[in-house]
Amino acid sequence: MKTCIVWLRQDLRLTDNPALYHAAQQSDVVVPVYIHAPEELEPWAPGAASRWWRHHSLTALHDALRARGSRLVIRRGASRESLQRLIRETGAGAVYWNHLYEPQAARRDKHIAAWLREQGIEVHAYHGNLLYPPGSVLNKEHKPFRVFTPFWRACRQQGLGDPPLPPPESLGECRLKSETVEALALLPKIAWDHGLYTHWTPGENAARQQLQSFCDETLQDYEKGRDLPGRAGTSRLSPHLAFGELSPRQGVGAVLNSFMNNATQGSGMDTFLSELGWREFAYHTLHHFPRVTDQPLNPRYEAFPWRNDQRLLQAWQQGETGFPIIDAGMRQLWHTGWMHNRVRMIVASFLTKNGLQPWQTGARWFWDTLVDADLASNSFNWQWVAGCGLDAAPYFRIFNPVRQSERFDPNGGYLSEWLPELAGLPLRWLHTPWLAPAEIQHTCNVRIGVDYPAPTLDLNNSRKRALLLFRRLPSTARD
DNA sequence: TTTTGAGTTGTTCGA
DNA sequence: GTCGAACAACTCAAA
Repeated sequence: MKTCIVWLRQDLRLTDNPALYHAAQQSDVVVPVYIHAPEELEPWAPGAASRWWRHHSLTALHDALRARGSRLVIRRGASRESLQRLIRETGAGAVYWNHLYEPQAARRDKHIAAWLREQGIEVHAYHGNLLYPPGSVLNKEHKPFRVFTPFWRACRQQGLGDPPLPPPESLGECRLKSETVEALALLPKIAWDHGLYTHWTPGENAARQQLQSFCDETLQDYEKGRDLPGRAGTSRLSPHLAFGELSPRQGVGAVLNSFMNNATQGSGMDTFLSELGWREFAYHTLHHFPRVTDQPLNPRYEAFPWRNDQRLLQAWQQGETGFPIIDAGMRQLWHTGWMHNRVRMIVASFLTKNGLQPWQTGARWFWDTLVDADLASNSFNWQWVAGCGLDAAPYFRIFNPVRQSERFDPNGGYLSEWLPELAGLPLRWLHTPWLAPAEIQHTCNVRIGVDYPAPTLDLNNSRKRALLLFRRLPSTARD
């Protein structure tokens, strides 16, 4: 009897899971293991919203394994020692996993792999969570791409890869001792998670259903629809991808299918594929430049005079800035653990450019509050907005929250949904309530400074201030 | 080899 | 009302 261990981490799925698939092919008994050791990931241990998701995703995975006569073995404590104990208990001769790319996890895995091999244990690692292995897409100088379009072109030239793998056929029986998911204490102690339950269903089955309904209903108009926060025009797949309940290959497979069946135009498909491309670009960047999580990639920005304004930061976090589109987004985030992509750009531009707060502060808040918190994408995108990242927004690109609100939420549906206190205000004043005349404020019961906060800063002045400071950045020799 | 042009997501100002 | 220019500096590939 050949026994092996599959160490599951950010790949909480049975379908298209190369580690699980190959383990099952090559062994009689597969022991699926989840080891809880968040301290090994510091300073980027998972935040509160993603702990909530993980609790439910682990539960779903456990149920799915039970249905196949197996189970998920959950352990707590240092990964290496836990694996050592499991190997002793099972007599396993091999450990399988899918690669992680976060610097702390990657370093840990490398040590553990070396240590296991020293013990005579086989190690098999796969790139199951990406379309292209980091390091495999380089420019002609054999350096990482710094611009998205040539990066993605180079990826597409390699093709879209193999179709997804089926779930494993047989895993064998597993009777090992296991902790319960509850024992990991991932759920919040204060019940703030009501909105998460009403907006999300974690787990592989829900992920696959979401992918299907996205292809059937949303993909057709994705190119335009994804920009309107008041409409369900995005895929809403991000948390499923972040936890590996779904692989990017499954995403590719599904949209290609939809296209082949003439249910979708090429533009919707290409737009979605390039969104997956940005995800790849972020992971490749994290692999090549692990400092992206904390340090600006453009060294000029090391000297930038960010401010530290606790009052502004708190107003931003709580959705009390006085700018409806910002406040709607920040409350959507707090309430549901997710924010529409366009609104993420608007609130990030507001914090870093109008507010001059360091992008790391915003990234940290997102890390704690997003159910789709993903270190590669989060770090990459915050740097992109702040202007210090790869292929970044130029310093003069400062989103005007009022213009954006008028353009992308013209009927105010998104604002009304998240800002009930503005419900009585006519559409004319909804994007700029502070400009409403006193008598309108009075009759509509939207008194600025009483029912809804006054603007926390002056858009025009703060924009000019930012332009001045960013333009003045000293140029330094390139690294 | 050198040059040229394009490059996710914007705003404002003046003609 | 619409339109183009200005707001930098750099990366990468094609000509």
